[in-house]
Amino acid sequence: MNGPSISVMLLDDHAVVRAGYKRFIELDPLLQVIAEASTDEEAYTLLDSNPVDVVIMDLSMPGQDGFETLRRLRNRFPRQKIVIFTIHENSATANQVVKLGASCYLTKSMEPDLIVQAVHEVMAGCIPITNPLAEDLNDRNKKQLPHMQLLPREFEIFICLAKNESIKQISDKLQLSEKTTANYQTAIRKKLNAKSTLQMYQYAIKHRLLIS
Amino acid sequence: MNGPSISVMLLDDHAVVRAGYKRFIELDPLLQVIAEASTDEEAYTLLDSNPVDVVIMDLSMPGQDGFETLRRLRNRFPRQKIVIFTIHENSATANQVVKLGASCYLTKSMEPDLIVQAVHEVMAGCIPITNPLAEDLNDRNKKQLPHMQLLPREFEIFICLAKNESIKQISDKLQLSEKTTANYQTAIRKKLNAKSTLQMYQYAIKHRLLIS
DNA sequence: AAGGTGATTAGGAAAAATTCCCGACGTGCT
DNA sequence: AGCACGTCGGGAATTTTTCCTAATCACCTT
Repeated sequence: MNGPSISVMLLDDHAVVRAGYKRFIELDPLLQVIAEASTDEEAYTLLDSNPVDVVIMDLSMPGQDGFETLRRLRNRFPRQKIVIFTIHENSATANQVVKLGASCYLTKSMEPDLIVQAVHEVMAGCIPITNPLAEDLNDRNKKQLPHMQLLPREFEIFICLAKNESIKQISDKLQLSEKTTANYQTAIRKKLNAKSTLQMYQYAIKHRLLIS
Repeated sequence: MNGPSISVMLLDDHAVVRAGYKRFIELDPLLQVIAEASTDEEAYTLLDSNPVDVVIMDLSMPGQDGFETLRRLRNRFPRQKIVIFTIHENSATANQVVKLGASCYLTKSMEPDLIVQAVHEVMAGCIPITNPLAEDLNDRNKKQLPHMQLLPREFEIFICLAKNESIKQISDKLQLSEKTTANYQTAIRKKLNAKSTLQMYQYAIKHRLLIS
Protein backbone atom coordinates (compact mmCIF):
# COMPACT_ATOMS: atom_id res chain seq x y z
CA MET A 1 0.00 0.00 0.00
CA ASN A 2 2.24 2.74 -1.32
CA GLY A 3 0.66 6.11 -0.72
CA PRO A 4 1.50 9.09 -2.83
CA SER A 5 4.85 10.69 -2.25
CA ILE A 6 5.14 13.42 0.32
CA SER A 7 6.88 16.66 -0.62
CA VAL A 8 9.09 18.30 1.92
CA MET A 9 10.70 21.68 2.29
CA LEU A 10 13.71 22.27 4.48
CA LEU A 11 14.18 25.58 6.22
CA ASP A 12 17.45 26.04 8.01
CA ASP A 13 20.07 28.70 7.73
CA HIS A 14 22.94 26.22 7.63
CA ALA A 15 23.41 24.31 4.40
CA VAL A 16 25.21 21.58 6.26
CA VAL A 17 22.26 20.99 8.47
CA ARG A 18 19.92 20.87 5.52
CA ALA A 19 22.17 18.27 3.93
CA GLY A 20 21.96 16.31 7.15
CA TYR A 21 18.18 16.37 7.11
CA LYS A 22 18.21 15.27 3.51
CA ARG A 23 20.30 12.22 4.14
CA PHE A 24 17.78 10.85 6.52
CA ILE A 25 14.71 11.93 4.66
CA GLU A 26 15.86 10.41 1.41
CA LEU A 27 16.14 7.04 3.06
CA ASP A 28 12.40 6.89 2.67
CA PRO A 29 11.42 6.69 -1.00
CA LEU A 30 8.04 8.21 -0.25
CA LEU A 31 9.55 11.44 0.96
CA GLN A 32 10.92 14.00 -1.45
CA VAL A 33 12.79 17.12 -0.55
CA ILE A 34 11.67 19.44 -3.31
CA ALA A 35 12.73 22.74 -1.83
CA GLU A 36 15.33 24.21 0.49
CA ALA A 37 15.40 27.64 2.02
CA SER A 38 17.93 29.33 4.21
CA THR A 39 15.84 32.31 5.21
CA ASP A 40 12.24 32.88 6.05
CA GLU A 41 11.73 35.20 3.08
CA GLU A 42 13.14 32.58 0.77
CA ALA A 43 10.75 30.08 2.26
CA TYR A 44 7.74 32.29 1.65
CA THR A 45 8.71 32.83 -1.96
CA LEU A 46 9.33 29.18 -2.62
CA LEU A 47 6.11 28.15 -0.98
CA ASP A 48 4.13 30.60 -3.08
CA SER A 49 5.17 28.84 -6.25
CA ASN A 50 5.89 25.38 -4.92
CA PRO A 51 3.53 24.27 -2.24
CA VAL A 52 4.78 21.31 -0.25
CA ASP A 53 3.17 18.98 2.18
CA VAL A 54 5.53 19.45 5.08
CA VAL A 55 7.96 22.12 6.12
CA ILE A 56 10.76 21.03 8.39
CA MET A 57 12.35 23.99 10.03
CA ASP A 58 14.91 24.74 12.65
CA LEU A 59 13.89 27.10 15.38
CA SER A 60 17.24 28.76 15.35
CA MET A 61 16.41 31.07 18.21
CA PRO A 62 13.61 30.26 20.55
CA GLY A 63 11.90 33.60 20.64
CA GLN A 64 13.25 35.64 17.88
CA ASP A 65 13.27 34.56 14.29
CA GLY A 66 11.95 31.08 14.82
CA PHE A 67 8.70 31.95 16.47
CA GLU A 68 7.92 34.76 14.13
CA THR A 69 8.72 32.66 11.09
CA LEU A 70 6.53 29.89 12.36
CA ARG A 71 3.71 32.30 13.02
CA ARG A 72 3.94 33.78 9.55
CA LEU A 73 4.16 30.42 7.88
CA ARG A 74 1.00 29.41 9.66
CA ASN A 75 -0.76 32.57 8.58
CA ARG A 76 0.29 32.52 4.96
CA PHE A 77 0.26 28.80 4.35
CA PRO A 78 -2.27 27.35 6.74
CA ARG A 79 -2.42 24.01 4.98
CA GLN A 80 1.23 23.14 5.21
CA LYS A 81 2.26 20.94 8.03
CA ILE A 82 5.19 22.21 9.98
CA VAL A 83 7.67 20.08 11.83
CA ILE A 84 10.03 21.82 14.19
CA PHE A 85 13.40 20.26 14.69
CA THR A 86 15.64 22.11 17.01
CA ILE A 87 18.17 21.97 19.78
CA HIS A 88 16.17 23.78 22.37
CA GLU A 89 15.40 21.33 25.07
CA ASN A 90 12.95 23.23 27.14
CA SER A 91 9.33 22.54 27.57
CA ALA A 92 8.25 26.13 27.41
CA THR A 93 9.52 26.44 23.89
CA ALA A 94 7.96 23.13 22.93
CA ASN A 95 4.60 24.17 24.25
CA GLN A 96 4.67 27.54 22.60
CA VAL A 97 5.64 26.00 19.31
CA VAL A 98 2.76 23.57 19.38
CA LYS A 99 0.40 26.32 20.43
CA LEU A 100 1.54 28.30 17.44
CA GLY A 101 0.39 25.51 15.21
CA ALA A 102 3.42 23.41 14.56
CA SER A 103 2.48 19.81 14.01
CA CYS A 104 5.48 18.40 15.69
CA TYR A 105 8.37 19.36 17.89
CA LEU A 106 11.54 17.32 17.86
CA THR A 107 14.87 17.92 19.43
CA LYS A 108 18.34 16.99 18.43
CA SER A 109 18.58 14.56 21.27
CA MET A 110 16.09 12.28 19.59
CA GLU A 111 17.08 9.69 17.02
CA PRO A 112 17.42 11.25 13.57
CA ASP A 113 15.27 8.67 11.86
CA LEU A 114 12.40 9.97 13.89
CA ILE A 115 12.21 12.76 11.37
CA VAL A 116 10.91 10.34 8.80
CA GLN A 117 8.51 8.75 11.20
CA ALA A 118 7.32 12.14 12.32
CA VAL A 119 6.58 13.29 8.79
CA HIS A 120 4.52 10.23 8.13
CA GLU A 121 2.57 10.52 11.30
CA VAL A 122 1.96 14.19 10.76
CA MET A 123 0.69 13.52 7.24
CA ALA A 124 -1.51 10.77 8.55
CA GLY A 125 -3.03 13.28 10.91
CA CYS A 126 -1.75 11.62 14.00
CA ILE A 127 -1.24 13.47 17.20
CA PRO A 128 2.18 14.97 16.75
CA ILE A 129 5.16 13.29 18.26
CA THR A 130 6.51 15.90 20.50
CA ASN A 131 9.51 15.61 22.66
CA PRO A 132 8.61 13.91 25.93
CA LEU A 133 9.68 17.12 27.54
CA ALA A 134 6.81 18.93 25.99
CA GLU A 135 3.96 16.71 26.97
CA ASP A 136 5.20 15.76 30.37
CA LEU A 137 6.06 19.18 31.48
CA ASN A 138 3.08 20.59 29.76
CA ASP A 139 0.72 19.02 32.24
CA ARG A 140 3.04 18.95 35.14
CA ASN A 141 4.27 22.48 35.13
CA LYS A 142 1.39 24.27 33.60
CA LYS A 143 0.36 27.05 35.91
CA GLN A 144 3.24 26.26 38.19
CA LEU A 145 6.05 28.07 36.45
CA PRO A 146 5.02 31.61 35.69
CA HIS A 147 6.30 31.59 32.14
CA MET A 148 4.09 28.65 31.28
CA GLN A 149 1.16 31.01 31.61
CA LEU A 150 2.43 33.36 28.98
CA LEU A 151 0.42 33.42 25.79
CA PRO A 152 2.40 32.57 22.67
CA ARG A 153 2.77 36.16 21.65
CA GLU A 154 3.70 37.13 25.16
CA PHE A 155 6.34 34.45 25.32
CA GLU A 156 7.78 35.55 22.02
CA ILE A 157 8.02 39.16 23.13
CA PHE A 158 9.33 38.11 26.51
CA ILE A 159 12.29 36.39 24.88
CA CYS A 160 12.99 39.46 22.80
CA LEU A 161 12.87 41.66 25.86
CA ALA A 162 15.16 39.31 27.74
CA LYS A 163 17.58 39.69 24.87
CA ASN A 164 17.59 43.37 25.53
CA GLU A 165 15.74 44.37 22.42
CA SER A 166 13.94 47.65 22.68
CA ILE A 167 10.21 48.15 22.37
CA LYS A 168 10.91 49.88 19.08
CA GLN A 169 13.04 47.07 17.70
CA ILE A 170 10.54 44.43 18.68
CA SER A 171 7.66 46.41 17.24
CA ASP A 172 9.48 46.80 13.95
CA LYS A 173 10.43 43.17 13.78
CA LEU A 174 6.99 41.86 14.60
CA GLN A 175 5.20 44.66 12.81
CA LEU A 176 3.31 45.75 15.84
CA SER A 177 2.42 49.15 17.17
CA GLU A 178 4.82 50.26 19.88
CA LYS A 179 1.76 50.66 21.99
CA THR A 180 0.95 47.00 21.62
CA THR A 181 4.44 45.87 22.42
CA ALA A 182 4.52 48.08 25.48
CA ASN A 183 1.22 46.64 26.59
CA TYR A 184 2.56 43.14 26.14
CA GLN A 185 5.55 44.04 28.21
CA THR A 186 3.33 45.11 31.04
CA ALA A 187 1.40 41.86 30.90
CA ILE A 188 4.59 39.82 30.81
CA ARG A 189 6.06 41.67 33.76
CA LYS A 190 2.95 41.03 35.75
CA LYS A 191 2.85 37.33 35.00
CA LEU A 192 6.53 36.86 35.71
CA ASN A 193 6.51 39.27 38.60
CA ALA A 194 9.45 41.08 37.06
CA LYS A 195 9.91 44.73 37.73
CA SER A 196 12.63 45.43 35.21
CA THR A 197 14.15 44.16 32.02
CA LEU A 198 17.02 42.83 34.05
CA GLN A 199 14.67 40.67 36.06
CA MET A 200 13.13 39.30 32.91
CA TYR A 201 16.59 38.49 31.66
CA GLN A 202 17.48 36.76 34.89
CA TYR A 203 14.26 34.81 34.78
CA ALA A 204 15.02 33.69 31.25
CA ILE A 205 18.54 32.67 32.18
CA LYS A 206 17.39 30.79 35.23
CA HIS A 207 14.92 28.76 33.24
CA ARG A 208 17.24 28.32 30.28
CA LEU A 209 14.99 30.11 27.89
CA LEU A 210 17.80 31.89 26.07
CA ILE A 211 20.44 30.47 23.79
CA SER A 212 23.34 32.40 25.17
CA MET B 1 63.92 51.45 67.51
CA ASN B 2 60.63 50.21 68.85
CA GLY B 3 57.86 52.61 67.95
CA PRO B 4 54.65 52.80 69.91
CA SER B 5 52.23 49.98 69.29
CA ILE B 6 49.68 50.33 66.56
CA SER B 7 46.05 49.58 67.34
CA VAL B 8 44.02 47.79 64.76
CA MET B 9 40.36 47.15 64.22
CA LEU B 10 39.09 44.32 62.08
CA LEU B 11 35.88 44.68 60.15
CA ASP B 12 34.64 41.59 58.42
CA ASP B 13 31.36 39.80 58.59
CA HIS B 14 32.95 36.38 58.95
CA ALA B 15 34.46 35.55 62.29
CA VAL B 16 36.70 33.00 60.66
CA VAL B 17 38.20 35.57 58.42
CA ARG B 18 38.79 37.92 61.30
CA ALA B 19 40.58 35.13 63.10
CA GLY B 20 42.70 34.66 60.03
CA TYR B 21 43.66 38.30 59.96
CA LYS B 22 44.51 38.14 63.60
CA ARG B 23 46.90 35.26 63.24
CA PHE B 24 49.04 37.21 60.88
CA ILE B 25 48.75 40.52 62.59
CA GLU B 26 49.70 39.15 65.98
CA LEU B 27 52.94 37.90 64.57
CA ASP B 28 54.09 41.47 64.86
CA PRO B 29 54.35 42.51 68.50
CA LEU B 30 53.87 46.14 67.57
CA LEU B 31 50.41 45.53 66.19
CA GLN B 32 47.45 45.04 68.47
CA VAL B 33 43.99 44.04 67.42
CA ILE B 34 41.91 45.88 69.98
CA ALA B 35 38.55 45.67 68.30
CA GLU B 36 36.56 43.47 65.98
CA ALA B 37 33.34 44.25 64.22
CA SER B 38 31.14 42.19 61.99
CA THR B 39 28.90 44.97 60.75
CA ASP B 40 29.40 48.55 59.77
CA GLU B 41 27.15 49.80 62.55
CA GLU B 42 29.15 47.85 65.07
CA ALA B 43 32.27 49.38 63.68
CA TYR B 44 30.94 52.91 64.05
CA THR B 45 29.95 52.28 67.65
CA LEU B 46 33.25 50.72 68.57
CA LEU B 47 35.21 53.46 66.91
CA ASP B 48 33.29 56.13 68.78
CA SER B 49 34.51 54.79 72.08
CA ASN B 50 37.71 53.09 71.01
CA PRO B 51 39.57 54.94 68.33
CA VAL B 52 42.18 52.86 66.61
CA ASP B 53 45.01 53.66 64.30
CA VAL B 54 44.07 51.39 61.44
CA VAL B 55 40.89 49.73 60.30
CA ILE B 56 41.32 46.64 58.20
CA MET B 57 38.13 45.85 56.40
CA ASP B 58 36.87 43.47 53.81
CA LEU B 59 35.03 44.98 50.91
CA SER B 60 32.53 42.19 50.95
CA MET B 61 30.69 43.53 47.95
CA PRO B 62 32.36 45.94 45.61
CA GLY B 63 29.62 48.47 45.31
CA GLN B 64 27.15 47.80 47.96
CA ASP B 65 28.02 47.64 51.57
CA GLY B 66 31.74 47.97 51.17
CA PHE B 67 31.83 51.26 49.36
CA GLU B 68 29.22 52.86 51.51
CA THR B 69 30.85 51.65 54.69
CA LEU B 70 34.19 52.96 53.53
CA ARG B 71 32.65 56.28 52.63
CA ARG B 72 31.00 56.61 56.01
CA LEU B 73 34.07 55.57 57.89
CA ARG B 74 36.00 58.26 56.09
CA ASN B 75 33.38 60.85 56.91
CA ARG B 76 32.97 60.00 60.55
CA PHE B 77 36.50 59.02 61.39
CA PRO B 78 38.70 60.95 59.01
CA ARG B 79 41.85 60.28 60.99
CA GLN B 80 41.69 56.52 60.94
CA LYS B 81 43.71 54.80 58.30
CA ILE B 82 41.79 52.24 56.36
CA VAL B 83 43.26 49.20 54.74
CA ILE B 84 41.09 47.30 52.33
CA PHE B 85 41.70 43.61 52.05
CA THR B 86 39.45 41.85 49.67
CA ILE B 87 39.07 39.27 46.96
CA HIS B 88 38.04 41.60 44.20
CA GLU B 89 40.77 41.55 41.65
CA ASN B 90 39.71 44.35 39.44
CA SER B 91 41.36 47.66 38.95
CA ALA B 92 38.18 49.67 38.86
CA THR B 93 37.33 48.65 42.38
CA ALA B 94 40.88 49.33 43.51
CA ASN B 95 40.84 52.78 42.02
CA GLN B 96 37.50 53.68 43.46
CA VAL B 97 38.54 52.48 46.85
CA VAL B 98 41.66 54.59 46.86
CA LYS B 99 39.71 57.56 45.59
CA LEU B 100 37.33 57.11 48.47
CA GLY B 101 40.23 57.56 50.83
CA ALA B 102 41.38 54.09 51.68
CA SER B 103 45.07 54.05 52.44
CA CYS B 104 45.69 50.70 50.94
CA TYR B 105 44.11 48.10 48.76
CA LEU B 106 45.21 44.49 49.03
CA THR B 107 43.81 41.37 47.51
CA LYS B 108 43.72 37.83 48.65
CA SER B 109 46.13 36.81 45.97
CA MET B 110 48.90 38.67 47.74
CA GLU B 111 50.97 37.13 50.49
CA PRO B 112 49.16 37.36 53.83
CA ASP B 113 52.13 38.80 55.66
CA LEU B 114 51.78 41.82 53.46
CA ILE B 115 49.02 42.88 55.80
CA VAL B 116 51.55 43.57 58.48
CA GLN B 117 53.87 45.33 56.13
CA ALA B 118 50.99 47.35 54.75
CA VAL B 119 49.89 48.53 58.16
CA HIS B 120 53.38 49.70 58.96
CA GLU B 121 53.79 51.51 55.73
CA VAL B 122 50.42 53.14 56.04
CA MET B 123 51.21 54.33 59.55
CA ALA B 124 54.52 55.65 58.35
CA GLY B 125 52.64 57.68 55.78
CA CYS B 126 54.06 55.88 52.84
CA ILE B 127 52.35 55.77 49.55
CA PRO B 128 49.91 52.93 49.99
CA ILE B 129 50.79 49.54 48.68
CA THR B 130 48.06 48.82 46.29
CA ASN B 131 47.67 45.79 44.24
CA PRO B 132 49.75 46.06 41.09
CA LEU B 133 46.48 45.82 39.26
CA ALA B 134 45.43 49.13 40.61
CA GLU B 135 48.41 51.20 39.70
CA ASP B 136 49.14 49.63 36.40
CA LEU B 137 45.67 49.72 35.12
CA ASN B 138 45.04 53.02 36.70
CA ASP B 139 47.30 54.81 34.28
CA ARG B 140 46.88 52.47 31.40
CA ASN B 141 43.16 52.22 31.23
CA LYS B 142 42.12 55.52 32.61
CA LYS B 143 39.81 57.15 30.15
CA GLN B 144 39.89 54.09 27.97
CA LEU B 145 37.33 51.92 29.66
CA PRO B 146 34.13 53.86 30.17
CA HIS B 147 33.65 52.79 33.76
CA MET B 148 37.01 54.23 34.70
CA GLN B 149 35.51 57.63 34.12
CA LEU B 150 32.78 57.16 36.65
CA LEU B 151 33.08 59.27 39.74
CA PRO B 152 33.24 57.31 42.98
CA ARG B 153 29.62 57.90 43.79
CA GLU B 154 28.62 57.05 40.26
CA PHE B 155 30.55 53.82 40.36
CA GLU B 156 28.95 52.88 43.63
CA ILE B 157 25.47 53.49 42.33
CA PHE B 158 26.33 51.78 39.08
CA ILE B 159 27.16 48.58 40.92
CA CYS B 160 23.92 48.79 42.84
CA LEU B 161 21.95 49.28 39.65
CA ALA B 162 23.75 46.39 38.01
CA LYS B 163 22.62 44.30 40.95
CA ASN B 164 19.10 45.16 40.08
CA GLU B 165 18.47 47.38 43.04
CA SER B 166 15.75 49.92 42.51
CA ILE B 167 16.19 53.68 42.66
CA LYS B 168 14.17 53.60 45.85
CA GLN B 169 16.30 50.90 47.48
CA ILE B 170 19.53 52.61 46.57
CA SER B 171 18.26 55.97 47.75
CA ASP B 172 17.26 54.49 51.08
CA LYS B 173 20.52 52.66 51.51
CA LEU B 174 22.71 55.60 50.63
CA GLN B 175 20.37 58.13 52.18
CA LEU B 176 19.95 60.07 49.01
CA SER B 177 16.96 61.70 47.45
CA GLU B 178 15.41 59.53 44.78
CA LYS B 179 15.90 62.48 42.51
CA THR B 180 19.62 62.38 43.08
CA THR B 181 19.87 58.66 42.49
CA ALA B 182 17.87 58.97 39.32
CA ASN B 183 20.14 61.75 38.16
CA TYR B 184 23.16 59.61 38.89
CA GLN B 185 21.64 56.83 36.89
CA THR B 186 21.29 59.10 33.91
CA ALA B 187 24.91 60.16 34.17
CA ILE B 188 26.07 56.57 34.50
CA ARG B 189 24.06 55.44 31.51
CA LYS B 190 25.56 58.18 29.42
CA LYS B 191 29.11 57.40 30.41
CA LEU B 192 28.68 53.70 29.86
CA ASN B 193 26.49 54.15 26.84
CA ALA B 194 23.91 51.86 28.38
CA LYS B 195 20.29 52.29 27.51
CA SER B 196 18.81 49.97 30.11
CA THR B 197 19.50 48.34 33.42
CA LEU B 198 20.16 45.13 31.58
CA GLN B 199 22.93 46.76 29.61
CA MET B 200 24.49 48.07 32.78
CA TYR B 201 24.34 44.59 34.20
CA GLN B 202 25.95 43.12 31.12
CA TYR B 203 28.64 45.76 31.22
CA ALA B 204 29.36 44.92 34.84
CA ILE B 205 29.51 41.23 34.09
CA LYS B 206 31.75 41.71 31.12
CA HIS B 207 34.25 43.69 33.14
CA ARG B 208 33.96 41.48 36.20
CA LEU B 209 32.68 44.21 38.41
CA LEU B 210 30.16 42.04 40.22
CA ILE B 211 30.68 39.20 42.60
CA SER B 212 28.01 37.10 41.00
C1' DA C 1 -25.89 29.31 12.05
C1' DA C 2 -25.46 31.69 16.26
C1' DG C 3 -23.02 32.54 20.21
C1' DG C 4 -19.09 32.16 23.36
C1' DT C 5 -14.26 32.05 24.37
C1' DG C 6 -9.81 33.55 24.04
C1' DA C 7 -5.80 35.53 21.50
C1' DT C 8 -4.21 39.55 19.28
C1' DT C 9 -4.09 44.28 18.36
C1' DA C 10 -4.13 49.07 19.70
C1' DG C 11 -5.86 53.74 21.50
C1' DG C 12 -6.53 57.20 25.45
C1' DA C 13 -5.43 58.80 29.84
C1' DA C 14 -3.03 58.61 34.03
C1' DA C 15 1.02 57.51 36.51
C1' DA C 16 5.79 56.78 36.88
C1' DA C 17 10.46 57.00 35.33
C1' DT C 18 14.00 59.35 32.87
C1' DT C 19 16.36 63.14 31.11
C1' DC C 20 18.07 67.75 30.91
C1' DC C 21 19.16 71.97 33.00
C1' DC C 22 20.28 74.39 36.74
C1' DG C 23 22.08 75.89 41.25
C1' DA C 24 23.83 75.06 46.08
C1' DC C 25 27.15 73.33 49.17
C1' DG C 26 31.53 71.63 50.92
C1' DT C 27 36.38 70.31 50.40
C1' DG C 28 40.78 70.98 48.90
C1' DC C 29 44.20 73.37 46.45
C1' DT C 30 46.67 77.58 44.80
C1' DA D 1 39.88 84.66 48.34
C1' DG D 2 39.11 82.15 44.24
C1' DC D 3 38.71 78.03 41.63
C1' DA D 4 37.86 73.26 40.49
C1' DC D 5 35.41 69.37 41.50
C1' DG D 6 32.49 65.99 43.64
C1' DT D 7 28.09 65.66 45.65
C1' DC D 8 23.32 66.57 46.12
C1' DG D 9 18.69 67.70 44.59
C1' DG D 10 14.80 70.78 42.58
C1' DG D 11 11.86 71.98 38.27
C1' DA D 12 10.14 70.98 33.95
C1' DA D 13 9.91 68.47 29.75
C1' DT D 14 9.92 64.10 27.80
C1' DT D 15 9.49 59.22 27.58
C1' DT D 16 8.01 54.94 29.36
C1' DT D 17 4.88 52.23 31.73
C1' DT D 18 0.53 51.07 33.35
C1' DC D 19 -4.37 50.54 33.34
C1' DC D 20 -8.63 50.37 31.06
C1' DT D 21 -11.25 49.65 27.17
C1' DA D 22 -12.60 47.95 22.76
C1' DA D 23 -12.38 45.99 18.03
C1' DT D 24 -11.25 42.07 15.31
C1' DC D 25 -10.54 37.34 14.23
C1' DA D 26 -10.25 32.38 14.74
C1' DC D 27 -12.05 28.54 16.77
C1' DC D 28 -15.28 25.73 19.27
C1' DT D 29 -19.79 24.40 20.84
C1' DT D 30 -24.46 23.62 20.56
